[in-house]
Amino acid sequence: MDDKLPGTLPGSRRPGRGPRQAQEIYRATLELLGGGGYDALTVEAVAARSGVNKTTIYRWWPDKDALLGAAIVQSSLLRFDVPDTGTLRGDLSGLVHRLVGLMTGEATSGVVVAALAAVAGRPSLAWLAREFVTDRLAGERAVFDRAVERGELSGSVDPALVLDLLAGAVWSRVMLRQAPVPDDFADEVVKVVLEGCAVRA
Amino acid sequence: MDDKLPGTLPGSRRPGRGPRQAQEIYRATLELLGGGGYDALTVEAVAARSGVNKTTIYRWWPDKDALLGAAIVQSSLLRFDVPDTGTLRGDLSGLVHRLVGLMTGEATSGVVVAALAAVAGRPSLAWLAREFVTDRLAGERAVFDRAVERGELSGSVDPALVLDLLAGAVWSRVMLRQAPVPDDFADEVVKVVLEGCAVRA
Amino acid sequence: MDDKLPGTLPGSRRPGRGPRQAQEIYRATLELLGGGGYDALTVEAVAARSGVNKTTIYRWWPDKDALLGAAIVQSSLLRFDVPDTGTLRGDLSGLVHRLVGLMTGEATSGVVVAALAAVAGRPSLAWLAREFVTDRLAGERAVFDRAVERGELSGSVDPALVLDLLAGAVWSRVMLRQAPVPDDFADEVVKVVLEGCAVRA
Amino acid sequence: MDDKLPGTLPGSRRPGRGPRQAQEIYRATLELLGGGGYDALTVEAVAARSGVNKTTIYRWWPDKDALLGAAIVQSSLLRFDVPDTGTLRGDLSGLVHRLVGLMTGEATSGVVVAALAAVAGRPSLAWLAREFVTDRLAGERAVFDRAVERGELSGSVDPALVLDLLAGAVWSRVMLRQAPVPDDFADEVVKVVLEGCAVRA
DNA sequence: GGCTAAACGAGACGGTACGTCATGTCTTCTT
DNA sequence: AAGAAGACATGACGTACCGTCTCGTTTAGCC
Repeated sequence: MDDKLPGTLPGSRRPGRGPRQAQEIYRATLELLGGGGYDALTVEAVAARSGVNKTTIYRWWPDKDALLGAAIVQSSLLRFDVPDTGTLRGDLSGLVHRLVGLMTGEATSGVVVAALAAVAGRPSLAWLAREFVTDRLAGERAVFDRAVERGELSGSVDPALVLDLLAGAVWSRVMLRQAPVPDDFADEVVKVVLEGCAVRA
Repeated sequence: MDDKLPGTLPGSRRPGRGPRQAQEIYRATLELLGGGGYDALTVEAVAARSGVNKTTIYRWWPDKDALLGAAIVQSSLLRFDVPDTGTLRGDLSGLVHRLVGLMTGEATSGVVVAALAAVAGRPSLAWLAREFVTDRLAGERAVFDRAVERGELSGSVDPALVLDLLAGAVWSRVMLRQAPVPDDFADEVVKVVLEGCAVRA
Repeated sequence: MDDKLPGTLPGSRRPGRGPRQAQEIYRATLELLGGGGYDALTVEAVAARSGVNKTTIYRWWPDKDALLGAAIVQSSLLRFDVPDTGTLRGDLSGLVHRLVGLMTGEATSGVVVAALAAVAGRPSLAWLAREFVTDRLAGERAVFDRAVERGELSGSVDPALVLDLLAGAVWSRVMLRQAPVPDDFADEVVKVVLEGCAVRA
Repeated sequence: MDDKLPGTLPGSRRPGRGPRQAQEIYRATLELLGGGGYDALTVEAVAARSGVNKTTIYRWWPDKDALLGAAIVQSSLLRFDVPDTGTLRGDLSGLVHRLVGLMTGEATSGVVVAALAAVAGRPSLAWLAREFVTDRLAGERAVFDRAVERGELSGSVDPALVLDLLAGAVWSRVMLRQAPVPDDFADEVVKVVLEGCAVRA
């Protein structure tokens, strides 16, 4: 997915927007975000760590939030495939598992948690949240369509509601309550939601 | 609940900790937080707006986050009664309604959303989230106990899981996706979760 | 005097040194200098105003001062003919008049004052001052020679001293003290100096 | 003359305006100005050299020129006594000598020349030039009054004109032409000007 | 009613980061 | 191959807050 980013292609030259060292800058940005949260993410530190001058960063992104947004979008951290396990329960369980993994995994939790927090509180980053979740929703819709075809689910169930419940539960547990997440958390959550939906049908 | 706070009691004098103008400071803190988010919350602005010297603030709270934490704790914004409608569904629906109201109401959304975002991303405020939700959980436990007594719910259901699902769904809808919240959102969400739980019983 | 400058000759191509748009660049340089003093004279503004790329400027002049020096040298602003009125007093009075005119005239004062100030303080432009005044001195020497021939002046008088007195008086009045220059200033100054010299003879 | 400056009085506390380390700051300012001219005078360098934080400087002076102005005013460099030798010629000769000394002396020329150049070109410092010369003029007026009393000078001679001639000649020689100043320069200049004035009487 | 100690106002200070601007160099891309 | 375009490192600008510190000055509670 990074194929078109500046500085990555040996043959082509700067096909997109961004400084030559864009990759270094993104990396530094996410490292700092992960390391100390939004407050530790300073443009000067990004510049120092990425070996680029501060003005170069300001040349390409109007402010810190724009840089953060670009770094998150470009990163593959917040993107993941839609699973297709053959059952809705399996698909959703996989989704929840991945969410939990992102938010608690050693390598990812720093960035992901900080990014979510930053995005939630900052109007200038709100588009990011919307975009990411809209993406997710679109991708996940296929899962629900398949489930309806299979007869696992009534067509009247709103996929958005289901995803709000599942993703929100992970957020509440991990970020809000900072409680441990048991191994069967994903299965439990999915079971409750799906059976709640099924009964309605 | 404010009975012990400085400056509020007519008869007694400063029985607790805090500056004389604590109320003014808290008010200013939350106004600024609500007005422009965490970034607009500066100690200097709090001092100016509350008519207190900056030094006084630092005398009582070690840093900005401590002040914010105290302001949130002291405020009644994030506290609400546990409803007792006679049915679990009614109780939980009321809870979700209040959450939605807090996060979308004109007077409260600014502060509440900003506070949640700030708390989520800042380790120095993490205790706040834990404490508040723990409080909630404790209060809400009575609701679940009554429901089990009434036979509405199996005793094996984990109240924390239910609350994660409900609160998380509101958060996802309002803060993450920033999508509109339909009038029947609370009922829908509670229905799915409760029926999902009931089936298990 | 501009005949040999690049970009001015229709037939020939770049007969001298300098970019094709040299005239535009010089014009922009002096406009900016006159408009806002040395501080407002930036290479970027010159480039923008003259429609040339910054790089082009740096290709031809090593730095800002070199550009300024070239612009001043090329300009006819600081060059003026040696008057020949038939009397030394008339010649010198004409000279002082012109100096005053340059330093106070609406069209010229901006550039001239800024140029003099810049030159005075900057070693990299010192050659300019020396050159211009040396030029003047050489040109003016004829005036003094004629005066000696006419018996108006003792041969022992140092023309340089006379010019220091006259030019310096204008500078002190206009640039240093920023005092108004009365109409008879030139005559007064010349009278004092010449009579002071005559007495010595 | 520094008695009232901040940080200098042992007993009293901050009687005037200015930071505690004002003296250090002024010193650093003039050192930098003398060392590398106006361009080398940066607020950051002043801060570093004076051991003060940059913000402290900006707290007290709105910009670089204000600092420079204050440093020059405070310094005793540009102040000197009015001589009283008993004769006008002696007094003026002493004045010219001191001017030459200031502009060429090893310890002072850097600062004085740079200050004069900076002042001449910068409207924001123009008041300085006016003030200093006005001061001088006022002080020197006594010299002229005495000379008129002694019958050395006609009362109709304008002291300002005389000082313009004398000071201007020094400036022209030293700063503009950067020519060597012979030992008898002061005497020569004064002789010409005074005899030129005397003749008129 | 005066004394003492806590609390406060006032504000200078060192420090970090902000976002901007200009310098002069260097690397591309174009022609 | 030359020259225009413009990205770049560098460094200073002037601003905003941070959190610390030192002083005097209230203010309250107790003799």
